[in-house]
Amino acid sequence: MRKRADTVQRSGAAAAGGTRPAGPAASRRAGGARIKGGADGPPGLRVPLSRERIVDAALELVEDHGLPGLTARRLGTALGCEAMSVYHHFPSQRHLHDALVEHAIAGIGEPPADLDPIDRLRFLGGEYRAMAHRYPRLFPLVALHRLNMPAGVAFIERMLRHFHAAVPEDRLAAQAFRIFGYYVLGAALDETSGYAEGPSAAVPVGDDFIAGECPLLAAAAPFFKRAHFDSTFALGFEIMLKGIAELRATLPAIARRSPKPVVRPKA
Amino acid sequence: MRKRADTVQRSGAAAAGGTRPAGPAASRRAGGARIKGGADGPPGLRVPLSRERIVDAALELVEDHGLPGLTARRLGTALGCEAMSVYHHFPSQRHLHDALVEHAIAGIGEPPADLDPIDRLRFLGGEYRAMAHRYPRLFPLVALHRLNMPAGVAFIERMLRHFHAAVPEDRLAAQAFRIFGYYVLGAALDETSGYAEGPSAAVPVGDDFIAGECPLLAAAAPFFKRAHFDSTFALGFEIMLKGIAELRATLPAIARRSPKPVVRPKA
DNA sequence: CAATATACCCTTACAGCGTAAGATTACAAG
DNA sequence: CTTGTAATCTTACGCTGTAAGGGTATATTG
Repeated sequence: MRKRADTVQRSGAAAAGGTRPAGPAASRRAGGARIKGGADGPPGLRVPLSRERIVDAALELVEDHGLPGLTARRLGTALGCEAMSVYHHFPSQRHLHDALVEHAIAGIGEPPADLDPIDRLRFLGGEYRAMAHRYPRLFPLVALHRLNMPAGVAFIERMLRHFHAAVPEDRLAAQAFRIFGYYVLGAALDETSGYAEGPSAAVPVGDDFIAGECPLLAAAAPFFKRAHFDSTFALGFEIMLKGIAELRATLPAIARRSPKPVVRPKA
Repeated sequence: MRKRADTVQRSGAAAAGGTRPAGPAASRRAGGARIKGGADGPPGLRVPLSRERIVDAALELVEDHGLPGLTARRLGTALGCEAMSVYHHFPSQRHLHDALVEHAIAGIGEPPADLDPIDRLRFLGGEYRAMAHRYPRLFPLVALHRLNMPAGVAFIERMLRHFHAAVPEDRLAAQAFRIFGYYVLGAALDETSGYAEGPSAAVPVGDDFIAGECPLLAAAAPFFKRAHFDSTFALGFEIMLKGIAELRATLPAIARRSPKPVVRPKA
């Protein structure tokens, strides 16, 4: 929109040094239409870009090189195209990030309908945590992203349905959702980016120092490792679920059936 | 066009209406004689850099412009020095980040000694959460940072002492610490960077869409706002604390006194 | 006092980032 | 064929962190 201070067009080179009849571009393009029709590659090799292909490549990049490793130029290389070509499908990196978040939460399955409400929450917590472990490097982005794109609000709505089943009152259902989310989010983040995996300090202390100076930490450290992730998560998760189940008991009987005088479509 | 936007002058004074000495070229040459003895600023005005001064400025920058707003050049401007001067005190941005994390956790106070163990944990959770709200934009860095610098392991050791008091057995104490951390971390992150505050989608859905298509979310949304942060946090926090308190009961009586045959210094 | 040593600060330069602007190509339709 | 549109590529700008090296201020010497 705004013209940058009179951009130097190629006119600079064209007018002054006219020795660019076709320029390096053309010469390189003698490879012609590049990959596809040229002699330097089998015809038909060029697969057209698509949002799906870009998202797949981006996910792979993130898991291989971390979130900062997802750059436009690297993405282009991975896709066999130029960096800017991606921008035709995702107008900015943020749009791409949104798509990645969407892809991640799309993998969170629906619990079997015959489970009782608390068991459904247990299932969903497991699904969310599994998603975090499926995309460990991407997960911080998912976790800190506002879910206010269409797929995001749909996801929240879906979750709230299950929480309403467990705690049929607007306020408590909302709070139970939040509380549940706090725990699962914190656990998944810590497991993927926290004490065992996250970005390290510039000058970390040595294990010998810990062994010598931090007896409690030395004793606890084994239980912070991967092998104990499941049991630790479950221990706290059951505490959470039990607490949420007990919230229902605090409701007056009438609220346990119909949260409010207002009628709302069930789904 | 050789020199673009051009080096910031000694902006500390320049902001207040400096006697712009000359162009950058002159500044390199004659002005290079520079600040202190030069005619372009009152002598003795230059406050020497220090780690503390840099950390303070960095914290302010982060809270004002977010984590990505903490750049070497901006930091230099804020400090009235050149970007690279900071590198003499912090050899890389990561070292600076470590210092910021240290600063944040240093503000987490010790609970009164006369509280019983569970009350001490409640106090500490509140302290941690208060820290997150004191540095909301910095907090994601704190939360995802491995605490493996000296001050970090000291902090963990300190926490573990209190968890050992509440659940006197190595494994359960470690797990209680983890579980407690999951919840507090998730809550603090969500409150500072989550649904209400975090980075938004590129094309967020409108409130009208939510009102129309997501009845449960529309009903829950008010309870996701700031005004309910405290009560929601407390609701889940008490569930957590109660669960941790009950962990102690699962211990055999002997473990409740001495966790292991090994003797360990108490503090 | 002068000379040197050290700590501190500045300048320049570079590779890489997201992306704005425009040129170029591929392909479908008339 | 020409023409229009969608996709891709090229170039360039302003930003980033930081490596390398030059300059100055101050403390410590002789």
